[in-house]
Amino acid sequence: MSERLIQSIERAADILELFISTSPELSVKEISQHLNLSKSTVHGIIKTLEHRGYLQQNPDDLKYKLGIKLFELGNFVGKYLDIRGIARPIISNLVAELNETVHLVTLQRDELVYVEKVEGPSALTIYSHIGKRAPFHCTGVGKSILAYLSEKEVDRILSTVVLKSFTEFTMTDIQEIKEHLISIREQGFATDDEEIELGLKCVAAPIFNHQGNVIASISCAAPKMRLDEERLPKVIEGIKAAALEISKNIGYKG
Amino acid sequence: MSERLIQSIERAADILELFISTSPELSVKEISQHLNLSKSTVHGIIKTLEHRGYLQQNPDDLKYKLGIKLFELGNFVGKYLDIRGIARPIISNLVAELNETVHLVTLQRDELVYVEKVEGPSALTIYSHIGKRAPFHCTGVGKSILAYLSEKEVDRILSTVVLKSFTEFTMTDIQEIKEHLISIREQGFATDDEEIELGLKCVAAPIFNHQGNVIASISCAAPKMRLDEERLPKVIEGIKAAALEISKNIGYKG
DNA sequence: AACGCTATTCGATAATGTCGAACGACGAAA
DNA sequence: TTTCGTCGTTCGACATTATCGAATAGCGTT
Repeated sequence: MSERLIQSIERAADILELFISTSPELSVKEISQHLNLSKSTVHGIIKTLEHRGYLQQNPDDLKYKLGIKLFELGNFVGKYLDIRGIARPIISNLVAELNETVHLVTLQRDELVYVEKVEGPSALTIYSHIGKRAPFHCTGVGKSILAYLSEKEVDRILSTVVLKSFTEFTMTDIQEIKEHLISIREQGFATDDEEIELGLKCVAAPIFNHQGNVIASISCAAPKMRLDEERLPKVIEGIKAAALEISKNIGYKG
Repeated sequence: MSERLIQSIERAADILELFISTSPELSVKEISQHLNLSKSTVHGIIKTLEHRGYLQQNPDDLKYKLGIKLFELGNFVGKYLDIRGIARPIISNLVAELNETVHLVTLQRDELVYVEKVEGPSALTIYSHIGKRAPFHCTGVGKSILAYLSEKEVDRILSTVVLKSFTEFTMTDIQEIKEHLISIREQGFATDDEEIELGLKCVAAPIFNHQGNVIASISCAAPKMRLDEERLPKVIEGIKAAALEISKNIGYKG
């Protein structure tokens, strides 16, 4: 891999992403401290980004925040995330049928990205938002995708992330997770039973492209008590059927 | 105004924005031709952007497209567009009441940006999408905002844009537009009567912030025939009431 | 009025981005 | 198979230019 990367662009990217990882509003000083750059360097980069609409300055406290140009670019990307347009109506139908929130997550550059979320009528709000990354080891979507990757890919992904423990049910042992993936593959779906948040249960199924590779996953998330013996089979069937339908619409010959 | 802008960042921005203005997929050669830069220069910038997830390369034809990182940043910006969260439920109610599509547009750096769109049940799809820019002179949202800006600001904005003529009803004379703004201010709402597209009619009303400055506008868009003498007053009242409610929720003391 | 804080400007210097040319990979045409 | 042409990528030399530290300006508080 060549390494002829342009510093100032990387620094600009560092600054933009700093707003996501720290705070939506930052001062020049805060940025320069976080990135170990001089204030004047940061100032130059910031003014360039502001000039282009990637940042904007609050006239009151002189702090900066991400600009409207990023909103425009981001929505343009969302428009051309083809799987999204295909999946949306199918997901909407599923939400109407199950009365629970459904998420669509795609695998992009070894990361899981939420790209669609249709909320059910219940007031339960899950910690998720479009554009955010999801962990692999403690979500239904993550595990359902891992289950259909090659062992090499699973090893690569799991070795680069920290297997953070969210609840007492979170699996943090790579070997344990890998064994778990076998049963997921046999079932054709994955569950998350309070592994990322107490009281939250998810059912997820993988989505495949025309080459048969897993590229995404949808999941139904609900309070554990609502996914009981009676409703669970119905939810599993619904999620599996919807995932298959999306896969087929993308070109999967299953 | 200082002019100490960083070239490579501006070039990176040029490249990103080129995807919006030309095509969602571009090759190195196409980019270098559009921007009058050498292939190697473009290549260096592109590889840096790709490394950070702002671009991604299609392995088949080696062309590049905008990357998922922009999707993430854009959605983060959308989350903190506070007016959006406040307006959304009010707009949804209005759509349910009017059965027509409603747009929310904000004024950002002298540009009109669509930030929310709730479609009515009718199949009519209007040429608009979130993140896109709207013209000032031939839309209800544009004119309703201009009507509440100072004459200085109106002059500045109208002098920097081209008053493109979309239909035979488009106003392209600055003086005519400025006189028209007076009556809009008297009425408290603006209409667009086939000024941007034949058969399309809009009713729009301005939204004010806590300082009483106009910052946004909502509009109801429908086929002209559906906004007849009978329904028009109802739509006008609905739009005006919703705009006022949003303004008050933002902090406007009207 | 003086202080502390931060954003902003400025000038010198060294770092680094840019260009043209060459290479390599691929597909089409002969 | 060979040849040609195209395009993405790499490389080295040079001059542009981004960077830093110091100085300035602007603001609010003591």
